[in-house]
Parts: sequence; C-alpha cells; structure tokens
Amino acid sequence: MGRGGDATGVTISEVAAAAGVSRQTVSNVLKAPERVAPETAARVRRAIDELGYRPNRAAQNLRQRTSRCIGLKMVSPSGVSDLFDRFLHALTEAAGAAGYHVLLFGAAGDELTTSEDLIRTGTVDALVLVDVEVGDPRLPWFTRRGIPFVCFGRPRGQARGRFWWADVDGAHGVARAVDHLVARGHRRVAYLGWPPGNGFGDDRRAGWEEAVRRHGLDAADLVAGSAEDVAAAAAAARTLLAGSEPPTAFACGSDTFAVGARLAGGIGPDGWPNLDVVGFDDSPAVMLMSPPMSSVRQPLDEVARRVVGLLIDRLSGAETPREGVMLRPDLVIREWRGPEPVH
Amino acid sequence: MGRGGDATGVTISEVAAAAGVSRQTVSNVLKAPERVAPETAARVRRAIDELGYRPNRAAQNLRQRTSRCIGLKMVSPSGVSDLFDRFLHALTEAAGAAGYHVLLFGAAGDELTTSEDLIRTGTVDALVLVDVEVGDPRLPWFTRRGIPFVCFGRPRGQARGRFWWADVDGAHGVARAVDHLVARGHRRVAYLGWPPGNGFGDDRRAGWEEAVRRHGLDAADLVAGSAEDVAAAAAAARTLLAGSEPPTAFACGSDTFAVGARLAGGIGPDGWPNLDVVGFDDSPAVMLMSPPMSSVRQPLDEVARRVVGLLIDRLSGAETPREGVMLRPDLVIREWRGPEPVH
DNA sequence: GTCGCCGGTTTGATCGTTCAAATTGTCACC
DNA sequence: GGTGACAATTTGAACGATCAAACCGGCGAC
Repeated sequence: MGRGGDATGVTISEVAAAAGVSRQTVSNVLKAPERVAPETAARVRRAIDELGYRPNRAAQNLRQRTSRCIGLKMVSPSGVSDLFDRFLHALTEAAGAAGYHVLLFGAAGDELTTSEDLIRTGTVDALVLVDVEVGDPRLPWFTRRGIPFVCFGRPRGQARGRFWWADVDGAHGVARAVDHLVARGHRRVAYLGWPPGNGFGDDRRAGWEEAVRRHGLDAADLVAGSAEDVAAAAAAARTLLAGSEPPTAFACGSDTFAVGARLAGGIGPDGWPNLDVVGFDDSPAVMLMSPPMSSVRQPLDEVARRVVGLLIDRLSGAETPREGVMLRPDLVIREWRGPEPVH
Repeated sequence: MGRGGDATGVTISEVAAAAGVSRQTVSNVLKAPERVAPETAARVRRAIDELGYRPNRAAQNLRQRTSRCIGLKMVSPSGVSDLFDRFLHALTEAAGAAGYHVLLFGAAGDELTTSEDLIRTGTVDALVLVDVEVGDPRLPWFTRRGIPFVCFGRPRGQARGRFWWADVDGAHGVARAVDHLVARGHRRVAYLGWPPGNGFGDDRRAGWEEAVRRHGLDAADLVAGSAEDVAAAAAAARTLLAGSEPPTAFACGSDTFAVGARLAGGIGPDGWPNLDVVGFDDSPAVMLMSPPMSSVRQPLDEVARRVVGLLIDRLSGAETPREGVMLRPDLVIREWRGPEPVH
C-alpha cells in the first residue's frame, strides 16, 4: 500500500513515471502481461504496489463504453418468502465472480423509463428482471429499444425463444412433493395454491396434476385456490377438509399456503399436526415452525449464475442464440413423525 | 425520444450541433439554466428531446470525480428477520431521492480490502455499514484511510463522537413494550433476548430493566438470554416459566425470541396462547402468526433517510461536525384477547 | 549492405463531459 | 469615441484510462 491516508488519486501516469515507463506499458502489465518483458513488468508492479495504484473506474468505463454493472429494480419485501432477498444475495455473488456489480434502483417513478435511463446513461450495461408476469410489458418494450436484459422467470404469454431467461421448474418441484407424500403412505394429496391464471401458480399446479395422475390417485376434488395470505389459505384448506373424503396431506404453491394448510389441519391429540404439508420456497419462516415443515427449494445460486452467464453472453456481442435455462428445484425434507413410508 | 432503437450514443456534441450552439451551452442548459438566454435554452431542449440525449454517466463521473453511488455489503439473509432486506429497500429509495444509487457487493474476499478498492477505484463515493458490532474494526480502519462511511447502528466500544451514524433506540422500544404489557394488567413481565455482551442486545435489555423498575415490578429473576433461534429461545423461556412465580408476559429482544416464547407458553384450553408476548423488528413472520403478535418496529425509512443525509453532508466536504442520530421505534400493537387493559 | 521482421515500448488520439478562462456583443457612462 | 461593465456564448484544457498506430533496436536473409 504505501501511502494510506487519502482515498483518491494515484493515476496510471504517476505509476509510469515512477517505474520509468510509459502509461501504455503500465496498462499492458495489467491487461496483457505477455506483451511486457518480465523485468519491466516486475518494476512496474513494484511501482503499483508502492503507490497503491488502482485504476479509475470512471475512466475505464468511459473509454471502454461499459460500466460492468447490472441493474436490478428493488421490489418491496412482501409476504413470508424472502425469495427476492435470497436471489439478490446469490446474484451479487455470481455477478461479483464475473467482475460485475449489482446496482439497485428504487420503485420511484416509472420502471420502464427509469430502466431505459440507466442504460442510455451507461450507468448499467444490462438489467435483470424478476417477477416476470404473464405477457409482461417490459419484455417487448426493452427488446424494441435494444436494452439488454435477462429474466429470472420464463416469459409467459409471449414467444419464449425471443428472450434470455433462467427459471425453476415449479411443476417438477411440486411433483416431487407429491411423490414424497405418496411414499409416506398418503393417498389423498390435495393442492393449495393460487387460483388459475397466475403464471407460476399454474405451473406448480400442473406438477401436482401430473403426479396425482401418475400415481393413480383420485383427487379431482382436492384442488383449491386462494389469495396468498395465511388466513385465506387456511379458509380454503378448511373447505377441502370438510369434504366427504378429506385429504390427509397437502402440496402447496408457496410456504404461505402451506402455513395456512397446517393451521387449518390443526394439532392432533398427540400434540402433532394432523396433516402432512409440503411448502414451496423453503423460506426461513417455515424453518422456524414447530415441528419443521418440508418445502421445495429453488436453486437460487444456480439461477443467479445462469442469469449472469446469459447476460455476459448477451453482452459479448457474439450473436448467441437467445435461450432459456430451466433448472430443477430440490425437495428439502424435514420429518417429524406421521405415516410411515411404504415399502 | 425520437430515435429509439439503439441504446447508446447521442453525445452532447451532437446535441450542440443540432441546436447550433456549443457543447458548453448545452451543458449549461442542464446544469445552470440561468446562464442561458430563454430562447436558446428552448432550442437546445428541443434538440435534446428530439435526439433523446442522456448525459453519459462515466464521462460525468470522470470529470466530476464522483460516482454518485454508495456501496453496501450484502449480508447473508439469516433468521426470521428480514431487517437487512427492508433497510436495503428503504436505503435504495432514500438514496434515489438524493440522486444516488446503491451498489451492492458480495461477501467474497475480505470486506476491508474490497471496500477500500471500491473507494480507490472511484466505484463508490462512500459506504454504508450495517450490523456494526462492539468495537467494530471497520470503523477505525476506514477512518484511518480516509474512507467516507456512515453506520446504521451506533458505534459501541469506541468514541461515538468520532463517527457518523444513525440508530434506533432499542431500549426505548422495549420499554414501550413493557409499558404496553403492564397496561394490559401484567405484573410479571419477563425479558428474553441475547446473553449480555451483545451490543444491541444489552441496549434492549436495559430498556426492560428501566421500565420494570419504573413500574415498581419485581422481576429480578425474570430475565433470560439464549442463542437467537426458536428452539433455544423456547427452552430459555420454559426455564423462566418453570420458576415459582412464572411470568405472564414476555418482552423480547427479537421476533425470533418472541416466537420461541410463545411456543414455550403453549396454547390454553380456550385455544389462545397462554402468554402475552411482544417481539422486536416486526418481521413478516410474526404478522403471519395466528393470532398475530405485537412487535416493536424500527423506523427504517427514517433511518435510511438520515443515513443518506449524513452521507451527503459528509461528502459535501463542508467540515460538518461528526454526529449521530438516534431514532425512536414504534410499538405495533396486534391485539387478540387476554388481560383487559387496566385503567 | 539493405531489407523486412519481431518483440517491446512509446506516442497521439479518443471516450463525453465539465471547469476555467477567453471571446463576442450590447449598452451605459463619461 | 473611448472605456468599463455585463450578459451570453465559445474555446481550450482537463479528467484517467485504452485503442491503434508508430517507433526502435537487433537479428537473419538475401
């Protein structure tokens, strides 16, 4: 380090002067070491260390016409799932590993124009979109304006092949949940999630349908939709439980639904919940339930890595084909007691 | 807008040419309109709109030697409280309102050198520190190197007057919780939180002590410390409840402790929890509890605004006195039933 | 002996903006 | 008519890095 004290100031020219070479040679030492004679490089490197030189980011950005930043719109923390939070964490790490930073921007003002501004001013190189909705207007809007972006969440309601995205196979996750419940001896496994029409809600419910059919279960009357809050979910679950042949287990579209389902099932005389319930998202709130609850966990680290990877491909200019990546979630099993596995 | 299509490219010179003036005049229209004749300004503004000009951020940063970014280290999402998440949200908004962006960086590598790098390269102008610990080494380290920063959380174990910070008065919050419980008729109000030695843990417990003394309650044996996880908290609460004169209510150091306490109290024959419990942080996980739980809420929006305010003062160069700001939390009351208020 | 080549290094230009100083035009005042 | 004051605008020079092209000394080939 050497200097310490002031937080600004050492330029490449000062390093060059100290090492008795030109600016370009210093630059080469850092960017293309093979072009520099070993002992020159050593001399330059010493000067860099002694002066504590760090290349100025703004100058690099200006010259290279990049910011090495990706923009992400902050979404309001909502509900029990801290999915955005965890994705943000994963994205920060993945971006950092690739030499990028994540730049957050707020919800104030219009997202479309704010985003365009960030791109046009060169503040960020690209955007990451989360919470992609059915027929999301941002996708065509950004595409039309040549704004590079990658989605977490497959585009629905528009041609997928036109965009870059990474997503988690919710249907697969719920199907694994049903498999697990069936293996524990359940024959009447209900599904509780969003009403039809919600993008990933439909996806997850389709997973339940597939699994139920595959296992030859009769469950036509065991599906319910409701708003995603605990009270509404509990009410919907109670309706299913009041039927003539009530379910003994629930696979749910989210942890919030799952908490509601368990609440509706109540506690048995043995002190344990009456229902086997599997949630989706593996949010911290379910970990602290007692007894703990199994849940489908999205591979957010992998999603973030893929998103960053796609983004870098996209920015590299190479006319890479637009592509989507589908990842499989895990089922995190947290047992307590209940029906024994059947085999 | 006009062009659309390409996301890059219109420079101030092109605007100047289009409007028939010099670059500097265009710059003045945007930065110092009073120096420009009205009809010239109008002509320039029209050219700006037609070409869709947006000033290049890297060029501005380079010339002005600022980035208008503040750096924040991402901390791992942990536990039930999404406090960092919410603070981040508030900070993004507050920074945005002041013309700054929040740049996240990951935990990979050493925080100290990573942070210094961000400053030295001019990637960020200043840092925001959260989770400030007792005798936090970052404070003197950054100060010695002239790295501007503002803390969320008062510095403990070092002279406070030497730093800029904003914090929430945890003692006040817990005292309000105790007041509330006493008003509901409780005379034996316990405290459950971190063991002594934890910075804000001690602060919050001190609030309980003050309130208990002020109300003339006898509660010397009603304080317990444990690790911050539900199971450990429940165990600690059970120990208190097993005493000869068990508490009838708990004020807690965090929502996690509060969930543990309520769990330990169990459900009464009437189907309601046996204990009155007040948490701290008002995390979403407590909102979804049934019945809901009261909790002390930190004024994060205000904290974020103050942090940004201090930061701007700090960066403005004016030798403003270093100062700390202490804010008061609110008690969010979520009633269900239980002892009637006594008045 | 001249030429071309090559690794290693330097020079000049450039990215797009803003600062500071210079320039022009207009008018009032002596 | 000359001078100073002033408003409006322009010019030149940074800011710190990198790209592209030029340069230079030494060596082998013809």
